[in-house]
Amino acid sequence: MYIKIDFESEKAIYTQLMEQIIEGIASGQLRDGEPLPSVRQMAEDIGINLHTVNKAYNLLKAEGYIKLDRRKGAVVSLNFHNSKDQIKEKICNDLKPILADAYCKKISRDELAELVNKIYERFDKA
Amino acid sequence: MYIKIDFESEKAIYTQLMEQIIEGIASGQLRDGEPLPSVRQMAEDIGINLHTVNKAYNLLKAEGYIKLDRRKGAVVSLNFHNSKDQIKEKICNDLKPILADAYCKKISRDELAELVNKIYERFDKA
Amino acid sequence: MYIKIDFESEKAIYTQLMEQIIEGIASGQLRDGEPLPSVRQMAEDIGINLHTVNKAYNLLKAEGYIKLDRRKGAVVSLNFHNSKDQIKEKICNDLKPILADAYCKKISRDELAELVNKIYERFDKA
Amino acid sequence: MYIKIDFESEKAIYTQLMEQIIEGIASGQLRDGEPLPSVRQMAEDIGINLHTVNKAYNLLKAEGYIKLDRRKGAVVSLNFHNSKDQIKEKICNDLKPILADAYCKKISRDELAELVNKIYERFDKA
DNA sequence: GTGGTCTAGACCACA
DNA sequence: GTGGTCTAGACCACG
Repeated sequence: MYIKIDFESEKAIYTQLMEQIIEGIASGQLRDGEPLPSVRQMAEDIGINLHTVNKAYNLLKAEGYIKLDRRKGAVVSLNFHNSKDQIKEKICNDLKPILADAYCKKISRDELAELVNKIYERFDKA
Repeated sequence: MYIKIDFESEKAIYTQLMEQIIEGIASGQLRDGEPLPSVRQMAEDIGINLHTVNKAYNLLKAEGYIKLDRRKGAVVSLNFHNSKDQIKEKICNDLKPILADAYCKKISRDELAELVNKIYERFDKA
Repeated sequence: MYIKIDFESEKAIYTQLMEQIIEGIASGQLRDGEPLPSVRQMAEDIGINLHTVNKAYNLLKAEGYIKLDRRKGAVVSLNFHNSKDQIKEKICNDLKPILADAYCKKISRDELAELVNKIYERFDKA
Repeated sequence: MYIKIDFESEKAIYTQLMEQIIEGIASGQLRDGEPLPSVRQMAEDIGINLHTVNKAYNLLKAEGYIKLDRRKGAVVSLNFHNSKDQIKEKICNDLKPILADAYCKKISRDELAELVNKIYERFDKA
């Protein structure tokens, strides 16, 4: 899968990397059990520092997205620790500021639902 | 309106402040034309430095949420600069990583819609 | 002549007032020898503080635009102190940052000349 | 490129810094893609506080003159957000008070055009 | 009183 | 090393 880092973004590179891997999983480009490039390989591919890739991988592991194996490297392995309610609460908190912004800018509930659906569809198709 | 800063949060204080003011506007607690506390007052109220409040206010101004009147200090004043399409695109980008995360964690489209609606309802009520 | 203050402007109110009076003179709405409203009257008319009008009038006097007379109040009275070269140098310095900005933003020399002429025409007509 | 701050000037230091960087770009001393000194370096070079440099850099970024690359620091990168008409309108507004002043001081249209051309020529040569 | 500017020094996240 | 954040305290311009 292609990773594309925006070096001018406000977002930290390791965050961008994490998000793109998660999106890769959501969209079916990366499947459970599938190996990720080694830290070294990934760093070289996208032209960033080893440490940065390492940090992203470790955080993904902590969140339950991947396993890190000394021999096999990083492997997608979905294994989340939290209850559905905890997950929902986190999502709610993440969503709130974005929706407040959208609401102030007169994005209607329907327009928003459309945006959400558009994104979700891309994931579902896979 | 009450502002509550979480000093343990990852989020920068000025970001939390901005988000809460935006949520205050969305939820109708702050109305267009209503004055905000002065930077000094707000800083004292929530126990942070006035420069931090200043940064939040200036960013809110740049985004079109408030204006800084020479005589009256900060006043809520909604005046956004971007087209609806630009706004939607930004929201989409903000939403994507959160939805990807939700999708991986098996939050169904309906569950998500419910969360979104719950948040929007709180705004609409006001 | 009408004075219109923008209270949200970056520019200080007294500066706006000065500039509009100067523009009024340039455009012929205010002629040499013509009286200006009293400090009190002007302040009331445009809804600002006495001190602010006072500051503008005093600066206009210092620059040679008006005379202040205890009995007759403020009167337009053009009487500049500097040599043409000094004046030109000042204009040059004021112009430089604006033109640098324009140049970077790909405003051609012709486009710029057009803007300058458009402004000057309004003055000349009077 | 050399930066020269006038500590006696009315103009804020960060404004002077911004203007000189913009003039540097206009005059070809700074080219698109070229790196700027780090905030600390620049601050040290010109003997001011790094926060002041920071403010200038952030404003330049907001105006589309530079970008702040996570890896390389500040880099000249011209990318303006406004339409040509918006740009022209802003220039017009900036120009108006200066031209009014010039007109009152009997600077003819030709003399003014000469001044403008002199400045523009310096940019064009580069 | 207000916000704006500048300085100083500290700590952190990132790469 | 970089920029980002936060705090602190000072002074100024404005109204």
